[in-house]
Amino acid sequence: MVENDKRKQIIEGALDVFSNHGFHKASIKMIAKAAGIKSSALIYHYFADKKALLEAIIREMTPMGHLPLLDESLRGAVMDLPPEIFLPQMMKGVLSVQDNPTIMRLIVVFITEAARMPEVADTAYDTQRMMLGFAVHYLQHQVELGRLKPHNSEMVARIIVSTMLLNVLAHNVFPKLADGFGERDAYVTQVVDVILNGLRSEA
Amino acid sequence: MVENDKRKQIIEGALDVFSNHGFHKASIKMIAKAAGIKSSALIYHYFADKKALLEAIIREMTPMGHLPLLDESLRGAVMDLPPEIFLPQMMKGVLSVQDNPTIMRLIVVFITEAARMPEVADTAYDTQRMMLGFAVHYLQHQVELGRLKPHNSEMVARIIVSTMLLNVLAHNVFPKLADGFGERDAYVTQVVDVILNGLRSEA
DNA sequence: GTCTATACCAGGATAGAC
DNA sequence: GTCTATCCTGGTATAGAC
Repeated sequence: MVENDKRKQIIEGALDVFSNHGFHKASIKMIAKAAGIKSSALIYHYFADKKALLEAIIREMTPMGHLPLLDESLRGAVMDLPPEIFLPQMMKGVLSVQDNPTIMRLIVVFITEAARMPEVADTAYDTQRMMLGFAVHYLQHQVELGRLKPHNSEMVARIIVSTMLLNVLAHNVFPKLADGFGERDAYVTQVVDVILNGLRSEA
Repeated sequence: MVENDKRKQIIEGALDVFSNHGFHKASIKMIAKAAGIKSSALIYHYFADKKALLEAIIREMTPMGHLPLLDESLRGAVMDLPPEIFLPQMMKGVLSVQDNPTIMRLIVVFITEAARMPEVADTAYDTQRMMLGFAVHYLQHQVELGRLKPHNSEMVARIIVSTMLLNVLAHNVFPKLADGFGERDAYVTQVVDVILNGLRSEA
């Protein structure tokens, strides 16, 4: 340890307070308390001001080693898996961020501050592009393999991402909506089934 | 006019400021200016405090005559329409809220404040339930008619809602994401096509 | 590098005239 | 019902000792 312990405490406390109260309501004193430091002045030793603190959080906590399935080295290994195997796996992987409280706090901050702070929105944008890009790549490859029919993969990738986003949103922003989602595994399975097979009756 | 003109101005100004800056950053003085009144004290003549002003906005502007397709009287008329006609129509109807700046401001406020204010989340919840309930009802009826195969309609309704939500979110919270969506009509058509017919190649 | 103390100001809210 | 003027809290940020 000891690699700048107090600084790290401040960042963690700040993330906590920002996610619970929002950037503007979060006060420096609240953050000091949450960080477990005696002096709110210390925050100004490490960060220029409150905004800089938020930026540091975003810069230093976003690097998404978080999403293992999107890792470059794993791509090749999974591109050939059939969609009924791979898509649920990928979606579960993404939704498992919900088990990590730190990432969830970060996501709440992104969603609630992005509308007002372009820099925040931009960071989220990069992650989104990465997810979409990967999904598109996979879907097109499956078309080439003849497993899926030709389609607008950009669009389908968005559909998939949106189902995951709503799930996350339900669990963290509109908690009452979470009830209807049931088990994560069942949800994922059903979404994939609809997307692959459609709803039409076999007529 | 004259039915309490100043009060209405205050509500409209406040919605404007709340949506642009968020509840906590929005100051009473900003709101007074946006409302075009000389005295910020006047706000306290009509509303107990800043929170009460937000509550009034939500209470008085939410009543959703906004979503014409969800209107009770229209339900019967559309339940028998085939899904390839009705679903795009309904989705376009919902997405057309994006043409109404006032509603969009309201939605931005909902999304950005709901995580912190349960009352706000609850109001959004009611609207969501109404939309979901209607979609579920329709889908099940179509199963009875033999046009769709049996499926989990709660889940499918959520998929549909989530695609619309992402569209709205892209246009208002993460503007850079909006590019990829293209024309609203084309988007809706493609989403419905995937949901009805699936992606599997006819093998 | 961490603390105590404090300057300074902005914002919410009220008093009271008209 | 609308305004001017003002109070006061609490929040950001700094000075400076240790």
